[in-house]
Amino acid sequence: MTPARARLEDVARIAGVSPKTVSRVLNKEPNVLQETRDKVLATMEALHYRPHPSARSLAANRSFLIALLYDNASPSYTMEVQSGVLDACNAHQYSMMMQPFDSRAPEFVDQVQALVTDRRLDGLVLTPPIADHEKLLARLRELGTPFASVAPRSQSGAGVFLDERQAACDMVKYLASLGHKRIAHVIGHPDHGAAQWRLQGYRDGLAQCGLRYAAQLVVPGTFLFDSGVAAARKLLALKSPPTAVFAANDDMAAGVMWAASELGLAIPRDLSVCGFDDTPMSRQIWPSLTTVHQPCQEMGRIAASQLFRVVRGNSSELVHTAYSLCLRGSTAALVD
Amino acid sequence: MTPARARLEDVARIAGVSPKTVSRVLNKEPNVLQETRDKVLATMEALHYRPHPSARSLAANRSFLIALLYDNASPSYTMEVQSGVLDACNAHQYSMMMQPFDSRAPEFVDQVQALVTDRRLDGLVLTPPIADHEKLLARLRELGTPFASVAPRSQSGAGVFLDERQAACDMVKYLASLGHKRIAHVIGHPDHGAAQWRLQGYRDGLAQCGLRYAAQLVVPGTFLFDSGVAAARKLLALKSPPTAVFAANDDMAAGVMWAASELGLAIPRDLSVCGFDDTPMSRQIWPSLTTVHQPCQEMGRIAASQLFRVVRGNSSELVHTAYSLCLRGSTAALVD
DNA sequence: GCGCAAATTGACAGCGCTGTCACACCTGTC
DNA sequence: GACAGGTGTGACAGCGCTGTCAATTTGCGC
Repeated sequence: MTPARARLEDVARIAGVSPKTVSRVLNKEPNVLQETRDKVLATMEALHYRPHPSARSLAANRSFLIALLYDNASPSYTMEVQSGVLDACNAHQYSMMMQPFDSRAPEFVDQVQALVTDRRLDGLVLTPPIADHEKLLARLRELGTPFASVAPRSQSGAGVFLDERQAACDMVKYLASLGHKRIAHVIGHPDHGAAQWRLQGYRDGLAQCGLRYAAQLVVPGTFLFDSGVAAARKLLALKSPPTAVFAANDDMAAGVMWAASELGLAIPRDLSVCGFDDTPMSRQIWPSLTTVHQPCQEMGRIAASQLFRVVRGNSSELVHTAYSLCLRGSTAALVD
Repeated sequence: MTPARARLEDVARIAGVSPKTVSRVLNKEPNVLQETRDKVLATMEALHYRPHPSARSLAANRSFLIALLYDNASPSYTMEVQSGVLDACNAHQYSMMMQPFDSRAPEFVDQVQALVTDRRLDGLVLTPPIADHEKLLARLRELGTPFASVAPRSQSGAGVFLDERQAACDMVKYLASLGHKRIAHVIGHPDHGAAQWRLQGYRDGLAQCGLRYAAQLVVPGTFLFDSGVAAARKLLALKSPPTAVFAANDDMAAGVMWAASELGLAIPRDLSVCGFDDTPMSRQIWPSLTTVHQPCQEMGRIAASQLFRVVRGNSSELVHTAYSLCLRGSTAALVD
């Protein structure tokens, strides 16, 4: 039924070389005659040879396994990043584990360390807000565990970065170009670097358009829908309510729209709203949401690729990627 | 820096027993004196012993690895199921891989087989629509690969099941109880068993309320948002448009709402809309969506547990779980 | 043509665990 | 008291691969 799987030794015997040479070919090591290499490759192909992952790990003392760590409420974000990491893993003959964590739990750092040592992980891909967990980063450096970060606050290390500050600034400038002067901002969760960048970008945008920063137009949030609802209720109850709200992510923007609808306001006629992230939901609400698109899947792919460079001891870097504004129905020119 | 990890042999030496006995304790095998077992367990604890996964796999000829296969456009669904599977894996000392597939690709079955044999997987958790891919199921049975299914169409095998037909029926009865007589249905993707069940349940509900099935009120969809928009445009252009629309999932329901809003209809005043799945988005649109909740995470956990039973050769079953209706703002009593 | 370095290949010994089998010991039976 | 049948334990040989190191071949300068 199931044909016995070919082993490395079988390939060696049939190709007429030693097992070690087959191993060299398998691992793309140098110093193998091209002729020998081709012969071995052909034999592998003929036998449908596939190395045994466990045997490889045991002998080589590395697991060929990385983990993607997340503590993120947004399934679409996590899935997209995951999908990119998976792509990179498949391309590099690595496997990936997923592992959710509560990064505010006191045992968090120890839990990650246990995961790394128990599973003999070769490295980690960190996503926000884990990518900014200083205690974890310190521990990983101490243990010498390779890692790469997605959108870390610190502009160093291996990973991938997107200029969210500039994106937020662009968004505010767009709102200003529509004639809005009272532009509010709903801040994200303080543990996320993204919340800071987007707030900074908001301030940059105001400044560049000659608008004054007004403290009462800036309210805290948590990146969650409900916090957007709460923020909107506060903002819309002001004596001079904003004519546009820039929420630090889409979920909160949806919350703002929800609260506005509840109050009978029409969007975008009575209030322009925009978000950040371009989640699938942003196109599924009415009107569809103006937001900032990040190439999450590509970011996952890049972060994993950088991680593999670190693992192999090659030079790695923080790669920059590009955002784009998605101008949709939830924003419109100010009329009055 | 990194302390050398204790090996099984170290535990054996310190506990004063043979390595094989430690192995027996580790694998919870019978025929070990309780006293010996306790001593070994204590030593393991003291040394922080953790078995080396690769060594175990290699020697035992099993990988302690399962994969979760998906081809599902809904990130929140997949993430929830994944989270449950992960829970079960952690409880049973297994690891999990994720792997997305295009189940309509001609190479699909071979790709899965390659994954199983290359990675030496111990089993698979299948999600819709992969759980209903007959060719794949046949191949897996032929290869003797254990698997468990989430919401399979066929009411047999190992896995987890939820009575979606009854849920859909309940939803229609609820709409009827609000006074609606022209209740439309947007069907899901024909490859998904769920689409059939929900349609059947819709028909059951109509029948039980003494309402006639009207072919023009039942339009095809794909489970995607855009198909909901298209379906709604068709339905709302009818001479006698429906007063309520039951879409086979939330994304399409959002599409219906979107199209209705575009036409200037107010929901729920002019049109009641409901969906199925209780995605996060269903609470983030205005008005929030009446829908059916499935305990996806628990379903993932159950499916994985059943898979482990199959792997161990224990009896397995198709476990039933319960749904619940979430009555929210998108449905209301008919007024006229 | 010789010496030395680099290129190419192979022999061998594990990596850390488990399957198989053998052995010692115990219990109860007639 | 000899024997079958069970229980608890250990010796040993790998699982399929790679690291180390040694052996052999090749290339090149003078």
